[in-house]
Amino acid sequence: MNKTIAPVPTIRRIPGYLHVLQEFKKQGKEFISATDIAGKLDLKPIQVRKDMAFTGIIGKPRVGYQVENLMESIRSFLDWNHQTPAVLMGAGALGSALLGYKNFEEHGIRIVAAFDEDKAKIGKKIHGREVFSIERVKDMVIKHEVIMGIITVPPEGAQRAADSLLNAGVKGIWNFSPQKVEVPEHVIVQHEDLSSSLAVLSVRLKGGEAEET
Amino acid sequence: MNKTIAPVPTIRRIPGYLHVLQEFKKQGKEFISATDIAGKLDLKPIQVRKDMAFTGIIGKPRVGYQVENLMESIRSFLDWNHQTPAVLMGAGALGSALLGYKNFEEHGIRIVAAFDEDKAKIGKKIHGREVFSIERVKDMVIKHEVIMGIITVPPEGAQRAADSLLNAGVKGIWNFSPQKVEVPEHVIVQHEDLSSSLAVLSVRLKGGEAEET
DNA sequence: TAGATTGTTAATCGATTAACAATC
DNA sequence: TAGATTGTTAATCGATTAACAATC
Repeated sequence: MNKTIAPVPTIRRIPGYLHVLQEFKKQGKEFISATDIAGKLDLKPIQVRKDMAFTGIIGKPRVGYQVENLMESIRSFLDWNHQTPAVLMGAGALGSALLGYKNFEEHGIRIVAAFDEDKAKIGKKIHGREVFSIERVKDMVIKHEVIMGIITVPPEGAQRAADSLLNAGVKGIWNFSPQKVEVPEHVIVQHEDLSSSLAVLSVRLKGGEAEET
Repeated sequence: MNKTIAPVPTIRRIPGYLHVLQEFKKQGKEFISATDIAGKLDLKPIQVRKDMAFTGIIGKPRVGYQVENLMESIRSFLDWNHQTPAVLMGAGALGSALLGYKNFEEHGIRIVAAFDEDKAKIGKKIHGREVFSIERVKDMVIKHEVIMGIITVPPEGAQRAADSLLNAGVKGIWNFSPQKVEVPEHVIVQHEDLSSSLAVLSVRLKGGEAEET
């Protein structure tokens, strides 16, 4: 039963489970227990079982979960069983890095095009994807039925990039710029916040030690 | 009083406060209330006040916090009031992007050198930092009293990069590769996990809507 | 002084963990 | 069958939120 919406911490752990499952699958394992998974990821088995329940998977007592089956449940839970078309705003260093990131296809997205304000970049191809002028955003978004936009422009341009995406009708934005962006209520923004994460590392380093995450 | 260690969610919110304070400072504001900050970041004032308490700041009832003073408290809490020397492993697209990220100095780190296995890259300069051969890691870490290593190599090389850093005596690792790395107990690893964050976005998009973070 | 905002103590909420019956 | 592992219900833990006295 996955009537209830999964807690965010659960959602954040789930890609890790998928990764572990891929390894087990390579090893030819057919079944896997929550204990096996927990061991690999330094978690408690009970937490893994609880998380799994949210994906809708049903395990076999004494045996565990069927690997293929569980991967399928997870992919469907994350909506990663098909590739959501995405566009990328800002073909700078970070943007190029993301364009070159092979594994996005396994993570349910496909970047179909990149856009940049810099005329010098327009028309070039980066890892097989063409860089277009900003004016083309709307037309490309419509043509490829793009749902998601990724922002990798410098902070000053973040809101402008977001506005282009919104105007084109994108439903979700993955924002890698340190600048927060304003969007209408129905649009979902995920802010990739490096400074939060660096803060945790800094405090743990300062404190001699501290906790995970 | 900040006897107790701050919860991780608190630590993660704190850089956002610093960012808002910088804006207020630019506007010449001398005092700021928890309500002002909360408004900017879509948080509850009570949460801001609770978080602030962990930084050790003392506010004035009816007036709020002194902006300069609060920034100082936050920087000291995060250990961002001086620049921790860091090295970067992997001068690829992502590594170059980080080398070009101007704001690290405000985030308490200074990347002093980059390293790469690719001979073609060695000796080049990226955003003013030289790329060295991997053999030089230990010697440079010692010379610059480096505490932190940043991993931006492809997943296959992540453990190798970590091992070089560990061998050189680094205390903390900021790992941008999707591959987890094994380290001795006393070393702190912060895993920058794009897939977790993409998972949250995917689920929220799928579900029509969902919650923050 | 009156009123706004802090800091603290208590209440609530939600996630994690534990206990255990069901089951292959 | 006996034993291991699931799924569920209950207990615990920790973070968020509320209430309110202190105070400038």
